[in-house]
Amino acid sequence: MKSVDQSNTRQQLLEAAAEVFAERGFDAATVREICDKAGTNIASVNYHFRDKEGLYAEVLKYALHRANVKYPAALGLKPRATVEERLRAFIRSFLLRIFEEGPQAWHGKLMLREMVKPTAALDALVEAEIRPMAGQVQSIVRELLGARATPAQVRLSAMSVVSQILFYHHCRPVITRIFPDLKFDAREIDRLSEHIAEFSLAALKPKRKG
Amino acid sequence: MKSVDQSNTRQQLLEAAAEVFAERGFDAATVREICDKAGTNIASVNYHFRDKEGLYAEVLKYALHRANVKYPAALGLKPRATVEERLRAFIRSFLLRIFEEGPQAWHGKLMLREMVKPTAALDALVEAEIRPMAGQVQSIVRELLGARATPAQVRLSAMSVVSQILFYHHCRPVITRIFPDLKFDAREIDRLSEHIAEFSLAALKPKRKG
Amino acid sequence: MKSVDQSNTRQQLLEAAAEVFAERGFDAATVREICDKAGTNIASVNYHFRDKEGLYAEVLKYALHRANVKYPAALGLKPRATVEERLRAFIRSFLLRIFEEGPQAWHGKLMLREMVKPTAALDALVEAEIRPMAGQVQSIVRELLGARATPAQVRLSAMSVVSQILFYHHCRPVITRIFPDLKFDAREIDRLSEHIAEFSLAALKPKRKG
Amino acid sequence: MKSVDQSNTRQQLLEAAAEVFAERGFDAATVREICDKAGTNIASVNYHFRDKEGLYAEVLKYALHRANVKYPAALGLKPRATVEERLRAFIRSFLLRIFEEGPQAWHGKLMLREMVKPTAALDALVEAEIRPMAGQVQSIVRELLGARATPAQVRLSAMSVVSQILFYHHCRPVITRIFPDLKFDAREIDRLSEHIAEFSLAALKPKRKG
DNA sequence: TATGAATGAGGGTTCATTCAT
DNA sequence: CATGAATGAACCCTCATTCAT
Repeated sequence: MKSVDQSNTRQQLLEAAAEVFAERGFDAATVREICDKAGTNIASVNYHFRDKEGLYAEVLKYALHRANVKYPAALGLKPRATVEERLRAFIRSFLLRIFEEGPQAWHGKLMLREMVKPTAALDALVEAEIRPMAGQVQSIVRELLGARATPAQVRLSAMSVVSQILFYHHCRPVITRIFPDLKFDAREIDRLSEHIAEFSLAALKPKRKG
Repeated sequence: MKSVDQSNTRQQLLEAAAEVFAERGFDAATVREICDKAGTNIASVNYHFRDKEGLYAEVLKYALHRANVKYPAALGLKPRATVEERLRAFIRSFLLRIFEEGPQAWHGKLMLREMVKPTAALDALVEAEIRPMAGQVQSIVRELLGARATPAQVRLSAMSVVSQILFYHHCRPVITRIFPDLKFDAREIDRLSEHIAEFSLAALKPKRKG
Repeated sequence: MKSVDQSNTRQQLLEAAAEVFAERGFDAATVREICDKAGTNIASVNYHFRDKEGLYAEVLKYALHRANVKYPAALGLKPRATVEERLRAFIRSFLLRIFEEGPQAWHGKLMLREMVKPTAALDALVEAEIRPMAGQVQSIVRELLGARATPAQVRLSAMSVVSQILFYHHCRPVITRIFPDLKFDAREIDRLSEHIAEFSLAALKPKRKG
Repeated sequence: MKSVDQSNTRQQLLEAAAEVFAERGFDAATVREICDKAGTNIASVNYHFRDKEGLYAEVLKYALHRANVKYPAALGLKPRATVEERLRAFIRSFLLRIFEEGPQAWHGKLMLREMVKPTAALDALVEAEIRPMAGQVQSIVRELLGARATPAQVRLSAMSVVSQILFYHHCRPVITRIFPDLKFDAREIDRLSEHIAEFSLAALKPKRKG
């Protein structure tokens, strides 16, 4: 009985901590709130994760795991998709991920906080998650730019594409203040996705010689 | 003597607080550290700014003021600059602002923290700083897109431009991990500026009819 | 000009302090609130009265002075009043004093606080105000009890009379909770006065010999 | 060991707090002094009683409990006691309670402070303690006054009785100053009790018709 | 294994008072 | 004479962590 509860305790702490850390950040989050939400003892964090920091590190891994389960490398594309289709799919998928709410949004919020104050856990996250994604975008961009594009051009252009997506994640508080009427519902996300794709495709069109 | 110290106390508190808030964020920053750094009494914050929050609000205004003094509305452009020149100047100026270090960087760091956890002070900042800047970019973009562009197109495209700049601010920790060799010196910033301008100009080229 | 303001400053501090001390008590009262209410500088208390305690002592004297001006020794009785009339007048006058509101009530509230935590100022107050009043009541009671009453009987009976009046001052919070409908308006005070007089007169009736 | 200390900590806090609150009042009392006196950590108050106010509320209940244990409803009267005996017993018992010293006196001091500055805790105390006692006195008085007494007469007369007792509690600082020779030892309390009973019985004697 | 009472450092804030002006 | 900025002690409270059970 106890041994079952035990793994449950750990799991519930992770779930609760992910939510609280995402909502409040590392410093503002309190062990008490996490334990209350998890239904565990106030000392359980120290018992299972050594200390608050140890819990946070595990939460980041856990959130990444969840996100990867939901968004596997394959984006649901046909095997023979054109490069333009792949770009559109990437943009749309990434946008959907960004505008998700509930437990799925924890990962994004935690990542955002890592941008402000990186912790030791960021390195692992970059290798496991972001570098693969970067490679993916660069390969798409390289194909679009054509053979004459230099690696630096590819890199810069890939960031130009990604930046347009992440912008809505990083600047949400400002965007909602500048355009109070904007609601990011499914239709709006479609429009957004369409715009970013068009904007990027136009920019990435290989330049004519001469 | 006192009258000099008097205004100095307030000023030193602002300087010290800007640095500490930028470095640690509002919650993690302690009044004690700020006062130590400012060389003032522990109660001086409450005397001059009512409470920690009042100090923070003033710091935001103060950091904005400093940034605006250094980067005035006029970007050093010729009066008769073309729209393309204006776009390039905007991008370059904004990038320089973002990559600055030392006291000038406080404002950026504070803004970034506001993105993660907006405070009551953000609303005022948006009105005073960001909305005007948004108007500026939109007017440039509108001119580039041509008369047939809809307001929505203008808005989305303006965000596409700005996002490419801010990306280097919001994602710096990730970028430096993915591309460890990248140093954002003056030359690199020039290259970046050039890329964003080219990418955007290509994307903003008015579509031919038909 | 200044010299006029000066005496005004002192006076206004006294007025303001009397109100604040009466309302909040010595500890809870803040020099800042007193000075704000008086329209004076925050340092004026220390300047005019040495410190908060010095101000408090002066306030007690001042409140006593005000009360004595309003309630002189003579209670507005005819010179040839009977002892019973004098008792009724005393009771009624004391009750009115107790149920007064506004500035006139400060003195009573301050006295009540002195009962809980006597200060050095109480001794003077007792001599100046309470002992004379005690003598007055005892002389009435002695006359009512008759020649055969011992000094101890007189003293005890005088206290029995006074206690019935003060009760409504000392126990007001409880009385209003036990009898929420009771409003101490003029009519009720009359009734109260009548009762205490009747109760006391009946008790003070000299016992028949044998 | 711990389990003993555990319940001891709470209990010691209550004891210490009762003494300190009685001596200094709620505001002037400091959590530090209470914890020092209780031999506990400075944070124990917050752990066991949420905050200083929570501790105060518990202290009031605790002091009431102590007082009620020592002075149960039955005052040591014979079952068939006459109404006059019951009045004498009530007066004597109440007086003893008032003149007690040491831990037993805390309750009285706390109640006195509640008269000066009622807190939220007073309402509960009135219902639990004072209203029953008021009913007790009124029933005695009603019996003494006879069937023709109106409820208002009963109420007023009951207060006249109680007031004579409480007077020695509320006005002690003044009494000791006016009559410095008066020592409230057992004999004096007997004399006092005798006087109040006689005074009240004489006043409460039902009036002859006509 | 898991608990929860207890800890002590440190948080922001309020206060009466002082002192150079 | 009067000011008000500056002081530092003391306030209550919250926190992550520990340890005996």
